[in-house]
Amino acid sequence: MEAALDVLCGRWATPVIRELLRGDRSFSEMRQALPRLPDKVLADRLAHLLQSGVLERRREAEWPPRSRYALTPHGRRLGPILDALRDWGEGLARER
Amino acid sequence: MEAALDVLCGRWATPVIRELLRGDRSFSEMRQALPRLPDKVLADRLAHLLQSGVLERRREAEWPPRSRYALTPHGRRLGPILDALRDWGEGLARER
DNA sequence: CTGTATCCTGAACGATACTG
DNA sequence: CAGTATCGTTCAGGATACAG
Repeated sequence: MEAALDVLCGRWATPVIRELLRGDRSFSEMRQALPRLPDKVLADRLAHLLQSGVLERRREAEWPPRSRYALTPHGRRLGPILDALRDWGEGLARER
Repeated sequence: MEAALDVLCGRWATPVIRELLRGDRSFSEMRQALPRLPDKVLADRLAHLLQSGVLERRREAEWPPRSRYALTPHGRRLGPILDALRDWGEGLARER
């Protein structure tokens, strides 16, 4: 439980994960998808999720350098859980 | 989604909710169940969950005064979601 | 018994500038 | 392109004491 909350509770964690659920992304593609998210915070969040085993990075040996971020199998299993949380939250908001 | 994370991401939110999933509790019963949780933080957390519509308080007109905390129907619907989060987190921990 | 009143601290968040 | 360096602010979490 701690581990799960540690992954999900960062300010930008779920937007980042939801974006990657749609497919692999490079750093700048993430930037474009989440324009309000500052570089440093994006880097922090990616590093944290990398270390948590939710996603992985592939550095490509080209110029200019590129990285690709992708969810691990475990990360992908968050999809249905995030959906359930979204639905639950909407129900909560509707009821009040 | 915001609403759901706002409920779950407080430091002691899930222990409190899990305890109430087992049944109604008074303030001091919560204290006994979660001895490491300081009074003020418990009060803060209960107030926050009350305001979020996850649980409700019934003050009883006796002496000494008693309060009973219980999950709302919506709060109870968190049960399966918390289970899913726990399972996911355990899978994550096991894999590393 | 059920909480409030104070006060403190660490860490997350974010803005800005800079580098390999 | 893909980040790091630095710095300032804010605020939840927590310790302690007290009150209705």
